[in-house]
Amino acid sequence: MDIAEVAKASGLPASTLRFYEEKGLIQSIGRNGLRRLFNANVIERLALISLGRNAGFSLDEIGDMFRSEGLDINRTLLLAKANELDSKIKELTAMRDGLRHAAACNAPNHFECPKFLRLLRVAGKNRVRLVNKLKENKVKHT
Amino acid sequence: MDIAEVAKASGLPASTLRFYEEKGLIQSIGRNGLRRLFNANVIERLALISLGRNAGFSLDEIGDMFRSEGLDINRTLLLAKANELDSKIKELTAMRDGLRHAAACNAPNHFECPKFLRLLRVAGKNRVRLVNKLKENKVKHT
DNA sequence: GCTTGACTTCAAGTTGGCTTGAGCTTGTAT
DNA sequence: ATACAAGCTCAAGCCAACTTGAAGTCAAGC
Repeated sequence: MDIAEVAKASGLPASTLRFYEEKGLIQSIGRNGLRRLFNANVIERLALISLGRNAGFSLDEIGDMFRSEGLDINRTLLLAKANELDSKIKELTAMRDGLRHAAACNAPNHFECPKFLRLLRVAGKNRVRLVNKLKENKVKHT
Repeated sequence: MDIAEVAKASGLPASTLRFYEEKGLIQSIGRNGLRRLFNANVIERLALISLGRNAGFSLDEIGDMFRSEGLDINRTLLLAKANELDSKIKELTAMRDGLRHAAACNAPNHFECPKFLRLLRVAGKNRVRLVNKLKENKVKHT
């Protein structure tokens, strides 16, 4: 496939595809003159990248996951990411409940509604744990 | 409180507090000479901002929520945000399950594991809906 | 065999959310 | 009265993830 076909099939602009290739997230299988040629399986990979981005992973993190496929480090990395997502899910759930309550509540302002504050405090607790984890990871990696 | 106290209590650097003030997310209650003075309730507000940021809201979105407090538009806005979070939660849950399965799975590569692909496809479907929503919102607002 | 339009590279620009630096002001302690 | 740590402003810088623009290349159709 040439870049235009991949762009159409994936919904991503050609510029993004070149950028991802440069970053090592996808590979072209060769060239026709100057023009890149891609294998059809790049579409699936791009879908995975979009999914990962949407779940809040950086391009570098996604690259790490791909690069360590099949390795043992991969399992560890994947589980760590899954746990991170668990914290995030709890936090978003508390936030969602907080917003729904705030919309329904008739306290004059949300800061004065104990239920709202309690819901958000739950989110806050998870947040702190998550932040600490991230910091630990940063320290480990540097 | 002066800015250093707020910084310490909130965990945010003074530069961020000035930046938030400039953006209208917080207000100082006056000055002592050049120095900003804050009301203690700014701490709660900053916690709310951090929470919102962590839940994926932009500073502008958070500002909108504050600015429309008590108004009817606020209820609508809050519920819309809560619904957005619902989509995001579903997506993250599918992603988490996908990652956990991938870590446990012994298919030679994840693209060949039907369970993994099915899990991610669920995430993908939610994503599409979310993206469309966001696009709609953008069109509406401009 | 020539045009043309889709591709190429490389550098620079964009956005959001801050941070940093230089140079100036001032409340507080000595 | 003076020193100075802590504030202040304003402009510029930084990072991620792209996008845009200019200028060049070339495969394919006529």
